Amino acid sequence: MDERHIAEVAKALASPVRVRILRILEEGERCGCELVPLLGLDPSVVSRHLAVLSRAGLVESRREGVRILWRLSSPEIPLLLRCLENLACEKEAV
Amino acid sequence: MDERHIAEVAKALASPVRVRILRILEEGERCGCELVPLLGLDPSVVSRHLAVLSRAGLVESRREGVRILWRLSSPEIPLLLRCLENLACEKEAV
DNA sequence: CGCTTTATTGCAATATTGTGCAATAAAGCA
DNA sequence: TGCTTTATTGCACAATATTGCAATAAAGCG
Repeated sequence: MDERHIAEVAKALASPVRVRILRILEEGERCGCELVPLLGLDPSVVSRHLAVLSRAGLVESRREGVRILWRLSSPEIPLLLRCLENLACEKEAV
Repeated sequence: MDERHIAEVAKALASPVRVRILRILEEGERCGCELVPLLGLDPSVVSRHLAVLSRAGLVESRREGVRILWRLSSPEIPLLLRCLENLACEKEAV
């Protein structure tokens, strides 16, 4: 498997904002307009972060009226987050 | 746990070169001068990538004479790589 | 010491990323 | 249709990352 594809996925996780988004979506579907106040960022910025996550295949969306609801695209994503958290923890411990 | 720390670790994985390095180190300890021809990059570049991985807590080193041997710093790292590979795969499949 | 090998750092050029404002689009409702 | 809400895109600016060359450092050997 190509390292570039793997790095693509990792790159999507390489931003505190996007990690935060994934963690919020672990709790369930959210629309962009709910994320905006939680993240304290301009709607355009949130939209772009979601686009990055979507291009990496980590989130999916569906429209509901004027809103677009976002969700994790795979049950493996929480696993990946736990993995990263563990390693970040080990590092902290040092 | 702070999203910044998690993103730090992910950022270290967000480069094809560094993913490649981790995969090579999965097979066992290697010194920088072994990695250079495998990666086809300038020694200075390899050194900097190793420094990034080290700062993220993903690799550790020990000196042996004039060489510095690098190894994965945790058995969880292969797990993390498999996780990322799976997600990269799922995305490819789409 | 001088020489070789390996690794790191200073520097500059280039590329990529993150951000916010403004403009635009897409859906629903009166 | 016009208005509101939500989302996206164009643009510019600032910050970061990646790379390679050159210089320097660190270790061992004759």
